[in-house]
Amino acid sequence: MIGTEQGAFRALSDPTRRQILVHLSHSEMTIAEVSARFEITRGAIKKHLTILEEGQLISVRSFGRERINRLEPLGMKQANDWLNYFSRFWDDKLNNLKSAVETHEKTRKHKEINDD
Amino acid sequence: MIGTEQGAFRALSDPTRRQILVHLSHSEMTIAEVSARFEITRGAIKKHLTILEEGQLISVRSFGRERINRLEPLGMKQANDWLNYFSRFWDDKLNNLKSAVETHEKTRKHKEINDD
DNA sequence: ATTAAATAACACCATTTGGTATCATTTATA
DNA sequence: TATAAATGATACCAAATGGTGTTATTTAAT
Repeated sequence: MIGTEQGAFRALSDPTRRQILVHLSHSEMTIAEVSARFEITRGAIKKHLTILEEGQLISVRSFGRERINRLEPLGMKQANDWLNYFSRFWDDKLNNLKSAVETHEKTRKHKEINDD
Repeated sequence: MIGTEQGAFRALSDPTRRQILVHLSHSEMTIAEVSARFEITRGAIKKHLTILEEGQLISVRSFGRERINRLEPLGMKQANDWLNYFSRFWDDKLNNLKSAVETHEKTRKHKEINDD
């Protein structure tokens, strides 16, 4: 579980940034086009886009004086892969989770907790 | 895309909290057991556990003077579901993403960008 | 009944975060 | 060329964050 997902999770933690990603899932946009969709200043949007780029959730390319922001799969995938490690906890909940609980009960009763 | 995932993503943004989740995926633990696995103080761990609980990534139950922390599927699933909306951007990358880019190129050329 | 263990609840601190406003730079366009 | 547009960069601010240390409370054990 040594991961490179920190940048992605950090970027995903802000609701404005997640909204930006949804907008960019419809079409790539310049900074001005993104900030037209929000009430906050362009400066704030630019900071959000920088953080999204650092998390490799978007990529940016220059086109004249414009910077075109586009969804980048890598960061998305890193975050998704990390979460998928836990998928057994919500898939087949009644089966896997229940048996896990029973195992823990027994473990606790016998005071043999030792995993890291 | 109106979501309740904010608490989960907020909780997931800190690497210590993500590590705690990995530990809890092996076995449920008391606060003392969790903090034994980290260098920081128990007080700091308690704060992290509170944030994880708020994000519904763990649940806490009392057992005598102990508080037993257990992985909670709901928050996990909320974050996963949100990310899955974007899965087409990393699944079949060469096909879907490429055609999306081409669509956007045309849109840009014609200056008809209008989605929100 | 005392004492120790597990946790809760604070107050406090330094740093980060999300935002603003302002000014500079680069690139199109009249 | 002069001007407008798009962005970059910086300084600044209030609030949130991640951490500490200390004290109080509840529960278990001698």
